[in-house]
Amino acid sequence: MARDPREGPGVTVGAVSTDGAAAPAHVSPGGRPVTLADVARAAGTSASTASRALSGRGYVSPPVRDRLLAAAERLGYVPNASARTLKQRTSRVVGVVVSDLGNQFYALLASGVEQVLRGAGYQMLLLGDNSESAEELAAARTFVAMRAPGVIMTPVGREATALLSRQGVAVVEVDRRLADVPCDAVVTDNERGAEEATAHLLAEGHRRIGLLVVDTDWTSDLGRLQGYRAAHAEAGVAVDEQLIVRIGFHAPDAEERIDALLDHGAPTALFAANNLLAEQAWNVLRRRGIELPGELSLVAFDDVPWMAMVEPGITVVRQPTVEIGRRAARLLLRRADDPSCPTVVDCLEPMLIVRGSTAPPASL
Amino acid sequence: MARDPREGPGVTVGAVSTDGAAAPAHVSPGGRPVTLADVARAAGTSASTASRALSGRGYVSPPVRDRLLAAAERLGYVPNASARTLKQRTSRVVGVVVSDLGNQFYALLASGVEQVLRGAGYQMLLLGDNSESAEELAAARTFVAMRAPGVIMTPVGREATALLSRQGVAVVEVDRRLADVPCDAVVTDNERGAEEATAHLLAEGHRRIGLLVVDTDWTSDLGRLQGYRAAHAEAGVAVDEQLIVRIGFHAPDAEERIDALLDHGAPTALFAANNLLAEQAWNVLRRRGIELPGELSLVAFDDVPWMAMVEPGITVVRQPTVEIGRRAARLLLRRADDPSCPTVVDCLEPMLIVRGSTAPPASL
DNA sequence: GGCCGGGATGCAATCGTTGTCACAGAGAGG
DNA sequence: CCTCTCTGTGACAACGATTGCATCCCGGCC
Repeated sequence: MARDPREGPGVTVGAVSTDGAAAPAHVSPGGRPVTLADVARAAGTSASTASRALSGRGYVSPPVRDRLLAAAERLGYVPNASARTLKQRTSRVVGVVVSDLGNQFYALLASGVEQVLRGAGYQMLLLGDNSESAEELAAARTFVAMRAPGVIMTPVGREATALLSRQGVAVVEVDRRLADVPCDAVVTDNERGAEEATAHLLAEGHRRIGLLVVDTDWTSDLGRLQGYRAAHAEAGVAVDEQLIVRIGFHAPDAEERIDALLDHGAPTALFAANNLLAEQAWNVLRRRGIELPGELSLVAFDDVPWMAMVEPGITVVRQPTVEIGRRAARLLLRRADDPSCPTVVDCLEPMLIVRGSTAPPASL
Repeated sequence: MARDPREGPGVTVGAVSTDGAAAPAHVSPGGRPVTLADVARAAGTSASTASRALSGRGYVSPPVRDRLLAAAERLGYVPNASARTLKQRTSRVVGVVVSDLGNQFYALLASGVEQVLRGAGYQMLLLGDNSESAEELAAARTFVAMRAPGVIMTPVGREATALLSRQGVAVVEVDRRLADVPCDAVVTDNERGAEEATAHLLAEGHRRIGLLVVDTDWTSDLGRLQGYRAAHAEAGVAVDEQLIVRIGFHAPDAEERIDALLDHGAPTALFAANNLLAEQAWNVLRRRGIELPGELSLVAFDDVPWMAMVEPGITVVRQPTVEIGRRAARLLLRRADDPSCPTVVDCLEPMLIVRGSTAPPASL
């Protein structure tokens, strides 16, 4: 019934590609791409005039301009971006670095960025580091090499931002802040979101709330941890440090750690500080046959579609993910326009969405 | 309890960015980025020699090379990609165009592509069209402008591929084939996958299977439709054309159409031809309180995480999504290496994964 | 009629890197 | 001792678009 797709080499249909005899107009006779000079020649002008006509700056008389536009169209002229970037010393390609393309949070972030950039006539060059600062640094180097006007990133290490700033590339950090140098940022009010989520559980009567959080020095997770503590303090409940589980990125033992928490921590609720940890926690709970919310409550940070689809739905702190991306792009454009404008940290408010995964603890 | 994140303008923390007094070594005195000439000067050689030393081709004596490498390192030299691309007439940036970044299928595809490209020293420039051929065409133009060695795309229209081929940019189509011109492609065996899924339902005893499919001329959906028909033919079951629902991309009435099918088509099972349609179908079923698989069976094409998480899990035809991306990248690299190599269409086998959403029809 | 002003265009330099070519020196062989 | 190689290096010309500056032409005005 099921075949493993990795085994077969795939059916391969070979067919020799043939070069059509009819030479397309879009490549000059020699097979060389059409250049501005070709267009100028076709219209009987100089390259300078052609440049002015096509870029729209400087004087060109209407008849000549029309001739040039027509020629460009007819020849299928596409300006060489490298030549332009080289001359102008800056490109229209903004870099974006995210931790993991497969994670919907980052994908949505990127799509928000792209929306705004596209509208402003910029392109987005998207690179993924795997939460590895070496790869992040490589990405940064690429952007410097391309003379990107700016880079938007979910920072992993401090070096990349430092490198970019040194080279005069504007940086906007999103989701978390890490840079030593002053730089624009767009983040969620993590502390407040986590505080609300935790307060919600406390209000339900939970006193032993397990916290699953990423083991980093990122402001995102630190903020969520702080919110967790703040809510406890507010409610006058002491935090049992044993309930706080720090889990590395690609930690292969993530589920074991969660198991251990359930075995030895006696939590009546779990707060997963991001969508990945929530997924892992959810899997563990299902595997163990633990019923939500009867036996245990679960709250997550960062809403993704499956949380509303499973039964019961997962109570979650939603971030305005796409909007974060949009704002980051706007901030970047602003700085590209005026490099000396004041640094801005834009902090968006999250929203607690109560679904069915939370209820008073079973013991009550 | 819940605040709308769209309302608040966000907390804004202003701080004037200051230029540090200590000039970093990575920018030459004038604030200009470090060029090859700067490195050469620092090492007391000519630019040509510096180029040879850093790029590794051509004669350079070991001592001189070491001096140059050290100087480059010390100055924080980053080669100007535009200048290099201009001179070499080709870049190391491969274009990728997908329909929708927010759809995990495309995100995974992209991550597969990136894996391979990164390994080969290429970058990926990811652009999204919104299944709009105008945006796709704009993306293609961008890639031509950047002198990309190739482009990998999930095609929407025929013009983009045509433009790229004319301009001598290699194209690999993924997920579906559309081009008039010969071009490499990596696709799933849609017909076989759909046939298996449909056969599974028929074997369970279903005779009225609703098909939800995208309303396009894409080979992906046409293949799935064909597989659906083939399975029926094989089983000697006539297809009621009323059971086939063609739904446009961003069709706002998708759920209504599904409702209509349920109201008037009397299906005992549903086959959703992609993950998005599956999600919509699933939502409709939940809204109507229809129990899976008791009252109705559901099969999907293209496995995504939520399908394994909901209860019951969704029976699905899984595509090797990441592998499709990887192969597409390899095909592209192969062609970049040898533009005249034979055109290849790589067809990967999908895999039917039976979960709990399928059972014999209630009437049996 | 000569001069002036400004509209419209072309010339040439430039961006930073690569690669071709010529050339300088050193060692070897006649 | 003088060529003849061969190694290693530098000068220079591209790549294609942009842009400051010079130029040219025309009408109008004194």
